Amino acid sequence: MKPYTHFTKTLSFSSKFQRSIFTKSQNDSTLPSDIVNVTDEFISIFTIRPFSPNNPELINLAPKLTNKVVETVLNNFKSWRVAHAFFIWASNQSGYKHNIYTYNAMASILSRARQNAPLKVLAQDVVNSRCFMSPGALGFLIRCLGSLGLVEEANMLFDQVKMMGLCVPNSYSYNCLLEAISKSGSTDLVEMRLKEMHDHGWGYDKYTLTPVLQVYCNSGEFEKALSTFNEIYNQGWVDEHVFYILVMSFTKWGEVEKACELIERMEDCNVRLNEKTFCMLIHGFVKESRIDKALQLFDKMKKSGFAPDVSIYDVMIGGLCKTREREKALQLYLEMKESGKKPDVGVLSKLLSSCCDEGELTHLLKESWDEMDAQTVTVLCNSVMSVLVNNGSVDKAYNLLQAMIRGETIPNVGVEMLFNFKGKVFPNTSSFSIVIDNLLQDGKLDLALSLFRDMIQIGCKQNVLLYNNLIYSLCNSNRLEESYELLKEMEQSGFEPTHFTHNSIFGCLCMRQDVLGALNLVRKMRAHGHEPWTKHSTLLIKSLCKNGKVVDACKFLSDMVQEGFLPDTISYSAAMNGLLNNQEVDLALELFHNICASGYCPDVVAYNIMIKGLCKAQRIAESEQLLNEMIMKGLIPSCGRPKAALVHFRTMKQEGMKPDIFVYVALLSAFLSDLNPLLAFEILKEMVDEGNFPDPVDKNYVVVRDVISKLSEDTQTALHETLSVWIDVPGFKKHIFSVWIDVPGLKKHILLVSE
DNA sequence: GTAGGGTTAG
Repeated sequence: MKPYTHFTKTLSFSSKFQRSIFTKSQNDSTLPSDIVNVTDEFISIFTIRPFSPNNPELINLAPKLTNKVVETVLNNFKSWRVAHAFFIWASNQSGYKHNIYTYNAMASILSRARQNAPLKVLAQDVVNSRCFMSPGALGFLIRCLGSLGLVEEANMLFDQVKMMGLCVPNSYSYNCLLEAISKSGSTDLVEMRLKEMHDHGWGYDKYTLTPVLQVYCNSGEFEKALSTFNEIYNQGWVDEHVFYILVMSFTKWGEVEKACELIERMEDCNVRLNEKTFCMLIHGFVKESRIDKALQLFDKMKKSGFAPDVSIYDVMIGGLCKTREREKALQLYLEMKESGKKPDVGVLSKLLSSCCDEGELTHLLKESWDEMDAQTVTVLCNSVMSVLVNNGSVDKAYNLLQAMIRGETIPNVGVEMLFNFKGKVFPNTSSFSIVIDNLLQDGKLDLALSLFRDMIQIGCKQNVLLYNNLIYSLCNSNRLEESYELLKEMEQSGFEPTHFTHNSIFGCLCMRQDVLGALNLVRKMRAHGHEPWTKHSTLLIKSLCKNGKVVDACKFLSDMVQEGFLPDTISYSAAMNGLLNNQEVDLALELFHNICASGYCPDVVAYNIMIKGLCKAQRIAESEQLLNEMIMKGLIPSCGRPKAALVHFRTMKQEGMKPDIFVYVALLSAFLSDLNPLLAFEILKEMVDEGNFPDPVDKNYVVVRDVISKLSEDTQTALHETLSVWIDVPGFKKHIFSVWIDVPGLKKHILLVSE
């Protein structure tokens, strides 16, 4: 293949695309010897520095410039800068004019070097110099532009050369253009060019429809993507790349089932999955917690002759550790080692973090002890501390950290071998975070604070999260002054407080009913663009009202409006309720009407509050009027219809949404008070199965705990044990609850165990 | 890596 003709050859697209435009020309052994001499001289002059246009040798050589010489010389430079300098120099020589092959040679070099600016200029030069080109050469240049994302330039070039009669684009040129546009995600433009192509009488082929599929996938136009795929499929044009595009999109959209169906279809038409597709799918499935599917694919991948690399092992092992399938994770770990792949620190720390006991920890550490550097040991120490902390041994983790700080050995942790490592193991920020965060959760605030001070001592970098967590805990302990000090220190150290930092303090001020302090902070928050959380404002209003300070509560609400933070219906409801409880019925009504006039739509709860208050004040007529108003507005008296809620809940899950703990707890309590323990149990089981369980500090924890004990006492859910399912709920440390349930056809026994 | 707030019995 001659270097100056290879552009006209039809290039194959898709996976071969990168290779084909970036492949360097063949060597010049096929060129006549005089040309070889000239090119060699140019190359040596331009690579010898400093380059000077006045170089007499160069001036002598200039008349020998031809397009063939320039193209060959360009493809022999190692640096795009030198190539560009030569290209520009050549452009300025009298008697010489670039042709499309020299332009394209330069374009290819610039595109490979990702040099957008000079490539843009080059594309414009091609047009300005009225350079003729074949449809293939146009396609080549378009693809260079497309690979740098210069879609607008590609479109402009295409139209200009067509209009000026420099080229009559054919279907290949159109395919190149479609490929370039598809990267931008502009479906409109793709559809427009497709129509244009059709109007010119050009037919479609695989390389036309592949970018069309790509653009629909990129822009999430599911239906259109599918119909394009079907067209490709029906024409028998499906290849690995087409499947790759669609499978990747399904995976990205979380449609793992559809991706699986597609794989089966793919196998039916004898198209193999390529390595890239395998890797991507495995990542996608693990991300969606579909370890079963990921494992299947992993096996298939190996059977297809692809050797998984460390990153695939890493993601598989990580996924298995997450779903607590330690046996399988360890199996893969061994397989990995046997196949000669060295488990890296990522794999090791995932395995370590999922260890259940310290014996296992030590075993794993011993196995992988050789050739570890200091940083690796620190990361592993951190994993060990995570295990200790998750097992409830914060004290041991604390001791380990202290030993790291002092460079000592501590025999009682069971991981003393860590300290037989070549000397000191330095703790990093994450070492401190693991221990400090857990001390805070355990209420050991002062110990956490002293560790935080140690961090400064040994010069370990602090971070926003640590500051936030400490400030949050101080605020929760009503240690407001210290939290202000920490905030000051945080700002002085160059850390920008987040809305969480400010809201922690705002919460504390609200808890203290410090209205002035709260308003002052709100002003500061406004300057930072931080929104105060309504739960705090509402709490303040409630407590003020409870103490008879209804006027202050209303003043606070209007001050918040002044500061630009409009309270929501919930805060207003709290205030109305407070006014009513303090016999300020008229003020409550006034507030109610005011907020309606300001465009708020009071909800059922707000109406309930007012209706109840008016009834209590013997103002029955007004109360009935409000009730009618409420029904007129279509508001149904309250959300005791858990079965209707369950329908929404099911839809929600089908749509792929993950209900959070509040939704579960709402359903649980509703079914229980609706005397439907069977459904309550079903929801409980689902909740636990999905790893959703409230933290002991969460107020939902108490609700769930009560639900469980009620279920265990209920006669409908009495003991009929045929099948035992053990669910170990993390955080369920101090209580033992047993639940037995007899669901027709599904007999289960759940035992929530303590540690 | 931070929403979860307001009513309702006795």
